[in-house]
Amino acid sequence: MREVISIELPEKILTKTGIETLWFYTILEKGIAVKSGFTDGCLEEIIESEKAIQARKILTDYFSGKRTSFEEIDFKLDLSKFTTAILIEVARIPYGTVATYGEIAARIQSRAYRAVGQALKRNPLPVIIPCHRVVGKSGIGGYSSDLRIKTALLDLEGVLL
DNA sequence: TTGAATCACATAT
DNA sequence: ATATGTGATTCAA
Repeated sequence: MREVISIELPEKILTKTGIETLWFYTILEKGIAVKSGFTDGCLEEIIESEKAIQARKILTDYFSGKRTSFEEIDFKLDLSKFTTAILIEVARIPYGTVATYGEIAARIQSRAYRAVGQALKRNPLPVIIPCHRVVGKSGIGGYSSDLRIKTALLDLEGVLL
């Protein structure tokens, strides 16, 4: 069963982004998150399982600053070994903290810091896998959705660069 | 600031 | 199958 969750971001975050309306969506298959992202319009929702209802609450709470972890949301990755390893590592970065591209590479015993950025670009689960917590050694780095969103998420988590 | 290093991937041949 | 180009980088002149 495929379910779709769609959440309109609260005013608080939108103000920081300067974007007028922004929705975050997540797609679950059998209660497991397989895809997420941002859109400028609401997606038609299909929510039936307990897991999806729970995920919806967790994400809504996160965006309003009431929740700091996504432990309960299971996810599945279907990517290369390297990319998967990087994303798993990124999923471990605690709320409100950041790591650099170089540090993430090192945690995988690799020096492919530039390839880390490539792996993050392929992240199918933004927010749930918090690639916004990976920044450059000097400077914020990039964000494939929209850099303003990365800034807003870090701001929400109270991170100062 | 510039240039070299570094490596997974996508794309082209 | 092999070659080339491209980064959401980093470090040292």
